Amino acid sequence: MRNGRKSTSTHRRRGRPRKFDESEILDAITEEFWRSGFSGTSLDALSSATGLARPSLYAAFGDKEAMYVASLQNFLRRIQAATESAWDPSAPLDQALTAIFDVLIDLYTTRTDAARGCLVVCTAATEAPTHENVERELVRVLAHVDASFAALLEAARQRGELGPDVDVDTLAAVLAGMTHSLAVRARAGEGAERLKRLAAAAVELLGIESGAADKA
Amino acid sequence: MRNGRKSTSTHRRRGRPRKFDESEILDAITEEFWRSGFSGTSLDALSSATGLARPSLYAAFGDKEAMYVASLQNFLRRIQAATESAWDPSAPLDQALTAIFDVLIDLYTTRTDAARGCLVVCTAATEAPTHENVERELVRVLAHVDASFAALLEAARQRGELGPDVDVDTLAAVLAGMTHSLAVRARAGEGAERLKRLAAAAVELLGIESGAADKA
DNA sequence: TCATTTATTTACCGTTTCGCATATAATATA
DNA sequence: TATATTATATGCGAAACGGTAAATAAATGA
Repeated sequence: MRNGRKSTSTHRRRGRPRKFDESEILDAITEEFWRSGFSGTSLDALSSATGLARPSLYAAFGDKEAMYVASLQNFLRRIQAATESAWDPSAPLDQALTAIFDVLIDLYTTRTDAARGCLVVCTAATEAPTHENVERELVRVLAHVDASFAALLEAARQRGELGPDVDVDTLAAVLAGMTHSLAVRARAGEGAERLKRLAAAAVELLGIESGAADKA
Repeated sequence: MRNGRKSTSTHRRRGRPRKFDESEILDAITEEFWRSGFSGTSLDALSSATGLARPSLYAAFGDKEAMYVASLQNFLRRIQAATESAWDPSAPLDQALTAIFDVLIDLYTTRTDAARGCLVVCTAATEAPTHENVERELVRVLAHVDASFAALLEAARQRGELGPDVDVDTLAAVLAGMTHSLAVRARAGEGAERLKRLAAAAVELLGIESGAADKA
């Protein structure tokens, strides 16, 4: 990420111009890592997937680990973009949750080639014990997901959709856990329909209902 | 696994005797894969972890993929052994579940060196899209865990600890999902205390209580 | 004692790995 | 046009990779 230059357009950059779009290339890299994981993906594979020679990849992103970390961040951005509308703190809680899970499940099960599940949960977890930078990113993403659910719950609680005694952070962690499980199941080949039924059932079992709070 | 000979003891085997215990070696191999995953573990690493030269490993287990699949099966056996007593279909449901989660969490967070989380959830998922045999094993283990929880729930339902209208398979899948999440979180470094609190809270949130059923 | 069987050790094979050095191409600026 | 700057293309190299062949060692059975 030694390349902070926005394409400020007005004047072109100095030397020979790139003939690729960095974010497109990053998407292609992400796709490869998503299917094969970090250790299972070679630079040659990335090279042929992107159509760029290894030195170009190197110049743009740094070494393999940096490419992988960039992919993790890219993946998180994609998830955020995909769930942006679903993630509506003013919507009824159960509907918001179902919408979020539906979007995630679609992302986890719609395959470009064979990529399934979640890049972070299903491939970064593997490398965490042996790659500090990956572990750091994994921790960050998990915390972010926990916090996002917690924010959604807190908004609902303040509207009275959850009892005031509900432990928002814990419930959020359980819901986030649901996404971990969905990711793993998707990668094991379980279908979108089944996963959506499962997610909806979990929301109901956790006592989250359209109306007001009902748990003691 | 070309080696079906039980050490039938009475008469020793024909040629030069092995100087290693196959199950000890398999444990050491499992440990390596647990930390570094399938692609991240080299045969040299396995060789030095076991003290055996590569040809000996080959003769005993087959190729790298066979070693890994054997490790997955070995890991499942270890989990079954560790949870055997906790997995008591006659115990009160909430106690049984908490006991099971506690054992799993200890297994996920107690580190020999740096292995954390679950070998199956955290490393087999990575390879599933690219290795048929791993995918098959992953699917099998996930289904087995689902079925185990379902059996426990069914026993409780028949004792009246769950309402007759409870969808046992779905609730089982949600509980199994909790183990997936615990595995991922453990690998991200979350501590045993926090995970145990989380698991206990999930059991309670799912409406599983000591007495009788309380869900409509 | 000697052949047979099985295990271990050593050494090697061809391939793939990551990373980079060098040469060439395309642009902006002076 | 000449120079500086940046990107691409080619190809190298040292190490690591998975896997195996051949030689050696240790046991059993005849």
